[in-house]
Amino acid sequence: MRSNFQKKVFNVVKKIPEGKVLSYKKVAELAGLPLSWRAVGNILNKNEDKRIPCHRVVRADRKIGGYNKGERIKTYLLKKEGIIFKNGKITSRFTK
DNA sequence: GACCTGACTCAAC
DNA sequence: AGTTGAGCCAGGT
Repeated sequence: MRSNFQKKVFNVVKKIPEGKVLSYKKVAELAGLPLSWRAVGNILNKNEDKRIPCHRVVRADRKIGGYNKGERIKTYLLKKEGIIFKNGKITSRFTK
């Protein structure tokens, strides 16, 4: 279901540049619904959006979070973009 | 209404 | 000090 909320979230995530990583909460804020960050996790994790770098969205505590295709792929893609992972935790500058 | 996911807080090791 | 788990809350599908 493409709700207005999803549309906003997708739009924000699509704008995330390579090597940049945001938290689900931050995405919700940029989408204009700072209180709906929980929903952001649901949408990004369940929907496989090829054009949506949902792998660049991680948890605010710097952990991977979830991924439709697998957490391993998510970590791999992020590392390729310059994001360093340590024990499943991100060690890079990202807008919390 | 149920289930799922993430953020925040606190406690314990 | 750093890591981990559990519980609580909010919203969407």
